[in-house]
Amino acid sequence: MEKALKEVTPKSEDFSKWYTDVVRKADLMDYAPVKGFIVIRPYAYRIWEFIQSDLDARFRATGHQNAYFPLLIPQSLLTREAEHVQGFSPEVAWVTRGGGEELAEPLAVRPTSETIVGEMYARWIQSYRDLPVLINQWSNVVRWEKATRPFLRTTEFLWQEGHTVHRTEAEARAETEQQLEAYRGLLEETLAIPVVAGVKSAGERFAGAVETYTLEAMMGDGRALQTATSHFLGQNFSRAFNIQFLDEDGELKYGWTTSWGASTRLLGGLIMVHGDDRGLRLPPRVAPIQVVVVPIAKGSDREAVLAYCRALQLRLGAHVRVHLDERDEFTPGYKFNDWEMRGVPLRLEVGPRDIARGQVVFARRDNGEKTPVIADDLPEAVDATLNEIQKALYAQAQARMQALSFAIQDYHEAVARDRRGFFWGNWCGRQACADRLQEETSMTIRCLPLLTEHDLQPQRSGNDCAVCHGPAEHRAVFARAY
RNA sequence: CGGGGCGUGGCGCAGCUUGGUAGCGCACUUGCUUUGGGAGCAAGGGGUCGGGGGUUCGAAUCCCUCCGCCCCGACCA
Repeated sequence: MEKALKEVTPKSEDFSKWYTDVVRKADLMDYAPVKGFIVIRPYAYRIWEFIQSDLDARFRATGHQNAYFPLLIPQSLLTREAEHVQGFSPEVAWVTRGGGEELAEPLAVRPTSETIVGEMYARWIQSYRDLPVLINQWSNVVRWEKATRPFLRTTEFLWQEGHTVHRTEAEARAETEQQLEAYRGLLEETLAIPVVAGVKSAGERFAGAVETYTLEAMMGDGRALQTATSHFLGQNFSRAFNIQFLDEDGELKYGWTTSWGASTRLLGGLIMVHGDDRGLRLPPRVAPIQVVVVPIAKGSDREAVLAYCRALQLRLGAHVRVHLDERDEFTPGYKFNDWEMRGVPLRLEVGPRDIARGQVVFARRDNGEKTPVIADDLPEAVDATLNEIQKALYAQAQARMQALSFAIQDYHEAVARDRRGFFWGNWCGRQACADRLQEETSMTIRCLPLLTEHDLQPQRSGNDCAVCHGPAEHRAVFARAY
């Protein structure tokens, strides 16, 4: 552990510094020449690919298809939905020159694609028989942010954005909720990140949406991260873009639309939820390398140990993503630290003593435990251990969220706890109270939680607003957010 | 965009107060010896001192200006 301190600022000392140390030391990203932009390096991009394939499978299972819409959006299109423009205009990047000439109409680099998608959907939809339209796209978007942080908020980021049109309000609302559950599946099952699902308050809602659903996750320092959102757009966009269809009853009607997205911000969340002072800790399901084999091969034993390890690699390769570290220029100790920094869930140590005893040593990244395992039991033992690690990481994250979730009567109780955590309180529903909370504490209303039986439900008594103590309409989660 | 901090080989830093042409650790290259928690010895390579301008015989060092990164706030996935 002392050695790890050389490389990475301890989480407890300075969480932000720890985060930037880890993303750099684990070769996840590098800063690009233009402010606010980063390069996503291969190791991090691989994790993103696992997230993509997980979501893609979930989307396909519910009838969605992928497509691709253009990067540039004419100004006239972007400005068609009033609330939407207002919300996004401060952060839109514009292209004003092309082919060496000033353009007749400025083109926006998409900050999101509702407008251009809406324009196209209006052309494609004539009849109720054309509905629903269930399309997703994987793309990059640009939002000119004032303060950026690697993965969490960059000027350009990668994401998926789903855009659907439905015949009825009920169907569109169901779609919105269904997609939120798809994200919950990704977060909890695959990324091992527990979340609080909820509805955004009016002030935090997506520009142009009727209702925004969100999944809020708790980071290692108790702050919240919005990991995915799903929007019920009502008929706001269909009216603005004239998405109409002739219904069975012969009447021309506006469609009901939704949109939903998750971005490379998830990589930041993954790091901040699971990482520790030794570096990254990756859940096996998204680990580019699930098992690393480190040979301990000295002198005359070298070739024999390496041959044994290569056979081991072949044997395990059919089950898991395994890497054999054959580098001769580093000692085993160096390799241990190196792979721990990169978050590889399980390390197998193999030396002459192990071979003689017919065993290999398992070293788990989640808890640091080392255990000898009989070589004959290997593929099964590896599978079982990876499953345990996946569960253990979730359990640890959930335990922290539980430990840092508090029921409060008054928002000063959150201040007394240094605003660290999720504070469950009542809210009168007035924006004035949300504003006052933010001004005084920099906490925001993360969501109005939707509770299911397996969610956290900190108990509280009374039913007055935690800010003004007037009659409360909602239960809300207050927290500082990234 | 406001407040604060920092920019010196790839990384982390010293040198700046009191100007004299750049140094340390790690990393890198080569060789030999090594290898169960960041190996040792030896010989090497690598720097427009963030950019521009100014003061000066002379600037990493003093002055002006711009840029970038980090932190804390305001705005957002």
